[in-house]
Amino acid sequence: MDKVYKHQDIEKEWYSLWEKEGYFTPGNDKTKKQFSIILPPPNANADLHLGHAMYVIEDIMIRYHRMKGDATLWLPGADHAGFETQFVFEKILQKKGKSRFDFDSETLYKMIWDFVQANRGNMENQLKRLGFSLDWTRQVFTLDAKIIKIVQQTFKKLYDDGLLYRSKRLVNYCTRCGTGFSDLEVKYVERVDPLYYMKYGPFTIATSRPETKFRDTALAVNPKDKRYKETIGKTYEIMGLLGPIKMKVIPDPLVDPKFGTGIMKVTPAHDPHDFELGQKFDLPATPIIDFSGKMDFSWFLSQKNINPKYKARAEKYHGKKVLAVRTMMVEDLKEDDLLLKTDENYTHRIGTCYKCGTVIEPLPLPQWYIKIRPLADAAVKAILSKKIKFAPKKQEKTALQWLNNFHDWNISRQIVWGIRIPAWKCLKCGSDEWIVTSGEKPDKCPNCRGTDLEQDKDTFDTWFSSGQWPFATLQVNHEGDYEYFYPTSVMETGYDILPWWVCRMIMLGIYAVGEIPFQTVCLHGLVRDKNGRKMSKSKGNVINPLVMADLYGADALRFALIYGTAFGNDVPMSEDKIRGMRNFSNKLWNIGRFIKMNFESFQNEKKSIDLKSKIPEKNLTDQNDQKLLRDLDAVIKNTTKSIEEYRFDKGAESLYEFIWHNLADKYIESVKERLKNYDEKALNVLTYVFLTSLKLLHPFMPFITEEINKQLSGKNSPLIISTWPKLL
RNA sequence: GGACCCGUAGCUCAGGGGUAGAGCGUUCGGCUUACAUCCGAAAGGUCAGAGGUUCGAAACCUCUCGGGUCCACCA
Repeated sequence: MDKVYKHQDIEKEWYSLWEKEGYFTPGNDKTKKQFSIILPPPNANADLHLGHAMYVIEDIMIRYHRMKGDATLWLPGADHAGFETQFVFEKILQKKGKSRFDFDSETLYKMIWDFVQANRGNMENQLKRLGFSLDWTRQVFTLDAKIIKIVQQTFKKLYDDGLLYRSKRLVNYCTRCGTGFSDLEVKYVERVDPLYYMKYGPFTIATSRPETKFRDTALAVNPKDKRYKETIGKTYEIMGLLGPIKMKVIPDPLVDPKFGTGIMKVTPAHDPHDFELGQKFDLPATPIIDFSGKMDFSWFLSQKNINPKYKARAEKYHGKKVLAVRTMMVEDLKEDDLLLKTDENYTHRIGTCYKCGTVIEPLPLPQWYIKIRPLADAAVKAILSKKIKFAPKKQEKTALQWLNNFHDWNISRQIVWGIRIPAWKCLKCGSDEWIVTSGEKPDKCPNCRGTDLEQDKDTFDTWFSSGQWPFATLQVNHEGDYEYFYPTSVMETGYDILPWWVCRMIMLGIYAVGEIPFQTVCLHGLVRDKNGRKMSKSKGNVINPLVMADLYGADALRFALIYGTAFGNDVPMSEDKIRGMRNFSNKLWNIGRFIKMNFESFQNEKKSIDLKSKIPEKNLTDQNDQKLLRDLDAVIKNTTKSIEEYRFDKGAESLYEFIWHNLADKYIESVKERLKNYDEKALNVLTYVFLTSLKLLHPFMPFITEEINKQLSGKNSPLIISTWPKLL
């Protein structure tokens, strides 16, 4: 054996061998117990980051079950990551001085497709570099034709079942990104903004958004508020910046009498709560802000005989951005003596685009919504009945909290990079009816038989398609995969995408195929820097997993991610820690060298010794031998239990402690004299215990364990297909 | 306004009713032919605070303080 373990070459060689021999592909023996995990698909076009390296948890489970003899499948995939990828691509366009508006949607789609294809393969090679034993013969892409078909079929099923509706409700709209979002994509941030107290006819109202007042349609008060009791139902004339308007006072129990003056202006087109009030009281929801975030006063300016003062104002405001108009308005309010006071320190939470930070404008736009309650309720039932379990247990509560609070899900996105929504409208008869199919273009309009049909321009929310990933990936794969491997055994991912992805998979899995997608949800913590801060380029604290794998070995990186943090908690990571685990690799290597050295010296003395993992005799007399074997049993038990109970950190610690401090520091030191005297029993025990430890360690550190095992036991078959150790 | 998590050695974290643990760091001593990517030894903690349950609490319960995360239609 070389004096130094050369991880770079050895790791690559072993991966090729495993893959070439087909060890990642489960056999056809349907009598075996199945164990399956669908890999959370990384972005097809992006490099892996340290968070992806947490897939090591899945690899541990997969390798363990494979060694236990189960039919084990770990299915890889790549995600087109709709909005994320389009966002990245737009930045590239921006650098070239272009924007998405310079291209029609088909051209843009094609350009992004080419961009993604050009970057395909990086992510796959990186997953291989880290040793993940994925079955590459089954790899799937979220934009594969067969996947698209399944996603569209689910859409049709929802439509046919009456669980889908198109509604011109207020959508969370980012005027910079040019698309609507679901509630989850809105990031609320705390901000200090001025709260303006305005004279409003006989009342005073408080608002942080004076610019929407031009589309106020009513005033609302709490019906229990004695101050305003008499006003309910009455109409008042209110002097505004563009002249007088008439407004009715309506009751609304949600108005907080303690906020501001206890009276609220109602703007259905720009506030979700006001929108609902508008529905209830039949108020018009006409926007004054357009989809580019600019103020639109054309409705006012198109009137005849406008007072010149108001006309000048409207012209000044028209076409300007919201914030600019707000500033102008404040001045004009002062001029008209309508601004009573301003609270400059008003703290509130405001919705922003999670991607670009632009303030989200609630705007009326027709979108497809899923009636979520029936789906969510079924998911809740599956969890409460323990058909789906959670590790760590505490995440179950979080999942239930989410599922119980989900509102209807907007799945329309105004972006091109995604699966087109299979819904058409007839241009001939102009019917409001949508023609929904499972993908194919309809021949003609069922009403007028017209053939001039136009497809909805929107695409699906990425999470709508990835929410169907577990059954979709199996249905489009090898014959019989779905029947055999669905429901999958475990879904393992970061807890941060529990609501976005895991909950959606549960809902859509149960809905679309009538069966839960996985039996256990296993959620790991987020990888952070050594001070517990999030890793980000701007903070300069990013650790690149591939660089670490090259420097210290993929095994060291893998072990560092598992060791020392209770599973499910955030994982603080530092190069020091990875280096420490590289030292453990080195320790393993040297134990191997020590055994091999002794083996050779035994041979030189013509002592017969079977180096292979011969089980030591039962009646050992040496106390050190006895103790070591007892300890080994405990480690077998601990490691097995830790994997079964999703406490991988405990298994890692118990192996580390045993191999380094019991086997190497104590046992080897104590046995050196005996080995010098060619004590075969001693070498036998040492070898047996070490080789067994390597098997236990193999799921955690697959490369080095394979290499040492090969060096010590000659032509023995690889550890990846060896049998998981049992108690003596 | 709710919900959850965390506060244990200088740092990062395990532990979890019965003489306080690991990794890294620090100090001292060792190149003992497997390993200096190492070995041996040591220093270092009234386990955030208060009260309660108990023969016994760092652990269980309650509250307080401090830190973090998530949810909610506060205009």
